Amino acid sequence: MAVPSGPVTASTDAERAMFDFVDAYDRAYETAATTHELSVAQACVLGRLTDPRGMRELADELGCDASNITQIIARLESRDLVQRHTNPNDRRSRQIVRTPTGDALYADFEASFAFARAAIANLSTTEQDQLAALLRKALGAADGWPAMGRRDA
Amino acid sequence: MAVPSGPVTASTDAERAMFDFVDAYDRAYETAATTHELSVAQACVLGRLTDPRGMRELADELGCDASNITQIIARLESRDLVQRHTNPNDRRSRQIVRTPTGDALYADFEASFAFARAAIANLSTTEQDQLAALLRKALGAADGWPAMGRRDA
DNA sequence: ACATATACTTGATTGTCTCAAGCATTACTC
DNA sequence: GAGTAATGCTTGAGACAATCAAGTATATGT
Repeated sequence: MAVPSGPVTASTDAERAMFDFVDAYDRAYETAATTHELSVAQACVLGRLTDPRGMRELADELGCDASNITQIIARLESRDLVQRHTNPNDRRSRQIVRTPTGDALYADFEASFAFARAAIANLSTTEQDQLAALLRKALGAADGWPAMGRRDA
Repeated sequence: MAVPSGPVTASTDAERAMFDFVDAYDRAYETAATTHELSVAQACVLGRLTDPRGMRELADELGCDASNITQIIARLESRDLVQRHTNPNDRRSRQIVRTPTGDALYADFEASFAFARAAIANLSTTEQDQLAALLRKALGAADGWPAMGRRDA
């Protein structure tokens, strides 16, 4: 299962299309991660480290407990994909930095995660704009529903 | 984290919109599940049991090992959301059936998973059709990429 | 009947995630 | 400035998800 799936009984065609799309996206993401011997969670964290970040920051962005991040970073660190430096400004906190190895692995990962690019490639530029606009409009409608807003914006 | 997130560095606006949408969808799904004291995996399985199904069938649809399903069904069964009957036609296999309790809980779950409905509600019917068409067109483009097709179609 | 395949279970192991407690450091307050 | 919070992170324990290897029971095929 690995990847969350939406309701099987979709009332409208648009709902069905949304579910299919999300499902395909999630599966593709997981496949790309697994291919690089990363779990989804690890790929997720690694992807956010384009610049150094604290543990707290990561936990907030991903909406999970800090101790969860501790574990994930520990595993990434043991593979030398990431390093933990004490923040000189606040010695309680660590700055997590992606190593060159980590940079390279993540670049590979992103390159292999062709889903979004492939999806876009089959749309004209006009259609791409339309899709983006429709998705945003649909999303905007949802504001106010529980856990709907991006916690990592 | 709980919910997979896409790449943070999206090259195009449309990619960004896709990611935001998928992310919001996944988070909403997880929230709805948690609200009903279901894990994402459990909600996922429960949702497929509109009619009886075998374990193997579920495992194939969800793309995971059969032993994984065994565990998940066991947990659902212990809460009386599901029952396992031996299939009279093939006594190796079990038919998993949702109990009335399971039906009720899943109905509640779906009602609380307002994301797709809310998203749609903010689009005109024309826009809904456009969105569905664009999503399908984008998806079609992706066929042939690894793990891109729905394994549970 | 015998061998093979299928459906599921069990046990072991890894990873995710949460909670409760704890340590170190920083910020607040008197 | 000393004492008390609050913050950032870690540790330990426990639940669940997921996979693999091995085992049992039933079906299928020769």
